[in-house]
Amino acid sequence: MVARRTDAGAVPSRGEPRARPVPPVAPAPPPAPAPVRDKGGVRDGAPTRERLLDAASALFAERGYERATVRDIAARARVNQALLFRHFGSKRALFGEVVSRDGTEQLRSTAPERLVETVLASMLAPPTADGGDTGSSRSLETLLRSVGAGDEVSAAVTALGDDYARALATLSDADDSGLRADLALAWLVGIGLMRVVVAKQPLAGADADEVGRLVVGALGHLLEGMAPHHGQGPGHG
Amino acid sequence: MVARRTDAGAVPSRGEPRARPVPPVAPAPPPAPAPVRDKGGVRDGAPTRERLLDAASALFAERGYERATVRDIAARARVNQALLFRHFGSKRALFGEVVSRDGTEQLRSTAPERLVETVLASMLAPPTADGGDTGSSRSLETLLRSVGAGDEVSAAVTALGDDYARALATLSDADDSGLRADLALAWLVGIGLMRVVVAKQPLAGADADEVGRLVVGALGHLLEGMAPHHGQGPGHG
DNA sequence: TCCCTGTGTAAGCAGCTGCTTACCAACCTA
DNA sequence: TAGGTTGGTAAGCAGCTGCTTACACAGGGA
Repeated sequence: MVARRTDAGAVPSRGEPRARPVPPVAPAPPPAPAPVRDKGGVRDGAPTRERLLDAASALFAERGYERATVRDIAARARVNQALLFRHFGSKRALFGEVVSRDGTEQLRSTAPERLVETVLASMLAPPTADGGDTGSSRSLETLLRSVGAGDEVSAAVTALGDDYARALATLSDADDSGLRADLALAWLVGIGLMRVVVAKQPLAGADADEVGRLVVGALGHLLEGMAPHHGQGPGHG
Repeated sequence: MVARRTDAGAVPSRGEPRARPVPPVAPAPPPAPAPVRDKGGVRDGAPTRERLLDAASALFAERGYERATVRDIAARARVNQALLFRHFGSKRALFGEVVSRDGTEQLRSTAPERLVETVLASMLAPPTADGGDTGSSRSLETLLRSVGAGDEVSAAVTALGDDYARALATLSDADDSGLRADLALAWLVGIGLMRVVVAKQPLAGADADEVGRLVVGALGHLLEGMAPHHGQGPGHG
């Protein structure tokens, strides 16, 4: 913990750039810190990088981009925060890697005609209370909590949204299938927002199956290629 | 070599303030403090309070709660920032007053059966490029950009959402009319988010009438009491 | 004249933010 | 043994944040 501005007696003036004291020599007492990493393991930074990605994924989903600080991410990963910048360069770059890693996972593993109910199910699922997380289901939550965080973040949101909308657009033969897909995606995003972020009742406490039935039913007229709702049971082969 | 951030770009900015804030007004008031209060009028702090509310309303809508700083709000109102705290106590209290002031205006002036298309129309309307704004459509934008800003802000979002959902719930006789209203509201919010905040294409550039037709058509199965879409023309009696 | 009250102002506090720097320790090769 | 590369660490820096404080000034009543 740093304790700067303790009581040095010299109060820096507000509008003037500080003269940058720059200590001539750094004593640097070697306290011999205990290396907490794997004993006997080979030298490898990959696990550290992986843990940073996992911690960032969880924290971005929980708090959004701005409220997830690099200090908290590093602490969650049990990694020195300077390593975060060595591995990823900046917080924004880390965010980009997280989004591109988790974001397309759900998309790649789900057929378009089941995308709506799959996304709904993962968003409506209980948040698993523990730190343990599925990872893929939280990509949308990450984006939800990060809206309005800045242009660069909005770009990542837009990119992922484009991927989802493209998949949904294949479900309609209409001339304006792109717009219809955007509207379907907007509904998913709105439901996630009201449920996860705002926790609006009765939506937040509603049964996931019932929500899925209502949404898929109403969307059936927008995206005629969508499969009917199947609840939690296995799909037909 | 790991990404060591050796790029000698012209961006020495530390921290991550904003994407180039660009002070909206004069960064340093000239030696002429210019007492802007009423010339010849009696001593009164009400106009100052009013200007603070207006500036806060505009900035909260443009940037959301967290990115709208008290310094920027005070500067926009051409008021010393200490007066902001004298009048409202805290930034959060100011946010609450702004939301309650122009939050329910649209709700009170619209019949429930036309609420969906009215909200859609105001959200899909061109943002008027200038600083000038209609006010009613701004409250939703404020809330959209402020999601994930904190529990206190979420409470304000929830309160306003409850009002809208209650109005929408009167449109259905179903047993789960509350849930159906929440889903309809979620769609409106999602569309606003994708259009105003994310600017997702083709939704952001779509014709308001076409969007209204698609949404009202699909929602007709959720809220059977909703009036059919009428475009920009006047409603039936 | 004096005090009291209320408006407006400049300066600053304490704490946070993303990011950098200087160093140490472990491994690999020569 | 010497040198280089790389993973890991502590201690900052500069700038921002919401908010506070001390003070100047203008009225109104006594």
